[in-house]
Amino acid sequence: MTEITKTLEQLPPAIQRFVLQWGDMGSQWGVNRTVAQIHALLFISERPLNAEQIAETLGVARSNVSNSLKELQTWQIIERVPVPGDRRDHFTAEQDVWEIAKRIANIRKAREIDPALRTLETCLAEARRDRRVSGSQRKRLQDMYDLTNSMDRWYGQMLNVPASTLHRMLKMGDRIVGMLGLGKKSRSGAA
Amino acid sequence: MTEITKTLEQLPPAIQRFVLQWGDMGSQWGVNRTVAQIHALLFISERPLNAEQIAETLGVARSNVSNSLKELQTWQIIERVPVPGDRRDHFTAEQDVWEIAKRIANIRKAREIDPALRTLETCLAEARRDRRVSGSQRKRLQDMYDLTNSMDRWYGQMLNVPASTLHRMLKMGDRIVGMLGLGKKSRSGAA
DNA sequence: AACTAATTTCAGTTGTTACAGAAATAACTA
DNA sequence: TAGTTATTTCTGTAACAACTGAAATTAGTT
Repeated sequence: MTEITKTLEQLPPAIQRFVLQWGDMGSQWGVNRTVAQIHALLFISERPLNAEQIAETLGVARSNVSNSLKELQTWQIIERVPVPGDRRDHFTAEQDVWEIAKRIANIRKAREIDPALRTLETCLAEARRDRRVSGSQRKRLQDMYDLTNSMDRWYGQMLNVPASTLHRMLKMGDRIVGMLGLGKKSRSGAA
Repeated sequence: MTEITKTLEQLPPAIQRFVLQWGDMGSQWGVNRTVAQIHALLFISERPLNAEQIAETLGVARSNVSNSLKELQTWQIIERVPVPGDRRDHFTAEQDVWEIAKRIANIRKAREIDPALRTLETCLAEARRDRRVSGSQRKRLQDMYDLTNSMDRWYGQMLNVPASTLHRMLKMGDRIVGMLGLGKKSRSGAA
């Protein structure tokens, strides 16, 4: 079996740039750079890749790839696929970008928003029992809770919508805010 | 002048918890913990605080507070306010949570989404000129670009809507997706 | 069962970011 | 102006996360 393992520099510049920049993007977003790069590589790759190919292409340690793949699998945006006549695990990335976005958003909701909500609920409950907390402070806690709650529900809605609907919604883009804004007051340029 | 500087433990538990957890939240979100804590403290505080009060309350170094305040100011979610008869700088946080969310979202858009868009544009342009990039790869790059672009525009819309409208939109919460989903196909439980 | 290939776990290293404390600067007062 | 207080900048340290290479484990083959 002839291993045609490419190093990153041998790939077309467009692909190279995509992989590298995606990694950078990720790290700005709080996602580990290697993890993001591997995801980009699998996303753009024509065929499933095995761990060693990934390691060589990106120039990182095998073990690093192993851990990163595990993380990507928990996010459910990559998948193990069997390649006939090859014992090694091969991986592909989800190809539907709307699905990818949903899955990532799902995780962020669970990890960031939901716990914040629980905490704010606790704060509010404590605040109600505590005379030292002023009315205006309670109001501010409540406001913060309401905002977080709205976002949480909104997120949740998005995530359980089928990809086709989400797709359509995003395509509407600009018009969405207009549609919603017109209802009551505010003549502020929602034309 | 009697400095009534409280340490964090002396504050009501609800406030304590809020400040601490907000810091934690922030750090999960990619925001420096101290920065987030200071913001929470100023947000919930009844009156403007000066740097030293903040440092003592949170138990961090004066210099750390100085830098964090500077960062919060660039985000435009805190403000210097003069306190009559006191030379020291005092600070207050924006009280409108919708404003806070908008400003933060604005920054994230500028820092994370916009550059990604530029990069994807470059990738696409390069890909078109390069025969080694297959049709399906071009499509995937295009899909990713479209998604990012939609999000960018959507974000942009939100950010330039007045707080009152945003408030109303968020309050609609659940119904939003329903409104938009009904249009064409998909009978999937959008009841 | 013994051997080989693939993958995962682990321990130590490197690099990065947050931070404290000191030194420097700026703003005010007498 | 000198003296005082507030603030910022700078430098070294500590904490943390990412990463590598080696060792251990698991799966597959003969």
